[in-house]
Amino acid sequence: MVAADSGTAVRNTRQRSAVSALLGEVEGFHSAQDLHAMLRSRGERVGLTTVYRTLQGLADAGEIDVMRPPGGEHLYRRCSEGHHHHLVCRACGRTVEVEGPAVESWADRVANKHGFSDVSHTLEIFGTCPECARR
Amino acid sequence: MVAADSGTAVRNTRQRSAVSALLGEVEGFHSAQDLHAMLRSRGERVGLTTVYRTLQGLADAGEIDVMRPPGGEHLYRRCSEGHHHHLVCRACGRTVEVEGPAVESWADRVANKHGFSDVSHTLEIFGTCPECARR
DNA sequence: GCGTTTTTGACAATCATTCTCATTGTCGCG
DNA sequence: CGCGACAATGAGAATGATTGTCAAAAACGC
Repeated sequence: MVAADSGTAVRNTRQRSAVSALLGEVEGFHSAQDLHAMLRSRGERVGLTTVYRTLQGLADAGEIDVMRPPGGEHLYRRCSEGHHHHLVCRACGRTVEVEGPAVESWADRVANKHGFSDVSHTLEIFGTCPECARR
Repeated sequence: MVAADSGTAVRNTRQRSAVSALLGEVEGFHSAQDLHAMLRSRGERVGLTTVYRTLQGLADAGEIDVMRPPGGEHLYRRCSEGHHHHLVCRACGRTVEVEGPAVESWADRVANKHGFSDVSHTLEIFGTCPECARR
């Protein structure tokens, strides 16, 4: 687990490229099954298992973001350069991206104060959007 | 959903009391199955289904916190008066509770700016604790 | 007490994710 | 250029937490 990946050669395969490319084209978050369906509908022949594995690998490598909404499915998205969070409507699912530089540094500061290294964090804000609140 | 619960009488049962009492005694987060096992080992006769239902009800009522770690199991804890977040070690799972008043107000402010109401949020910080980093 | 209504709980069902393992595709090296 | 080692693939089974089902039991109002 902590082993420095000396010989861990990551091979370049058609499937891996397909997943990676797809993530580069789509907007927002999508579930693994979602992405798998998209690949199939565009003619790519990729197994669901492989999609899961590839996404896991990309997530471990820090190349994509993972969000775990209460709904149950994990959602993946290409990691944008700017780290930001989400404001999600509880009723309609509408998502607004928000940034909080202060939060970033606060999280790092707190983690370091406790001696933690290699820090990351997840932050989701839930609420009812204006449209849904009106009803 | 908005219906005034005119006749919705919540009944007081042995099982509900048991779960509630247990949550009042234990420290930290525990999974539903965990809590169920504790109840059984102390002689309480409660079904797993009922534990799940009760926890859901308590969570809906805002009386307990729910955390969804990457591991998969939902963890429940009696809601403390002060809202705070968690710093979790990726390797050993050690958890440190942290507070961030600034984050709370920032989240509310951002949500309100977008017209969202009834706001809540979740924030988890992940990292490697000093012990695990040493190895 | 009595009837009504909620609650319970054993078990089946669901469903995303992970595991298994034989097969296939890559890539380094001679 | 061809070989061999070994990672990667993928179909299906397995896992495992959570939710649904529904008949029987328990609570509560009167």
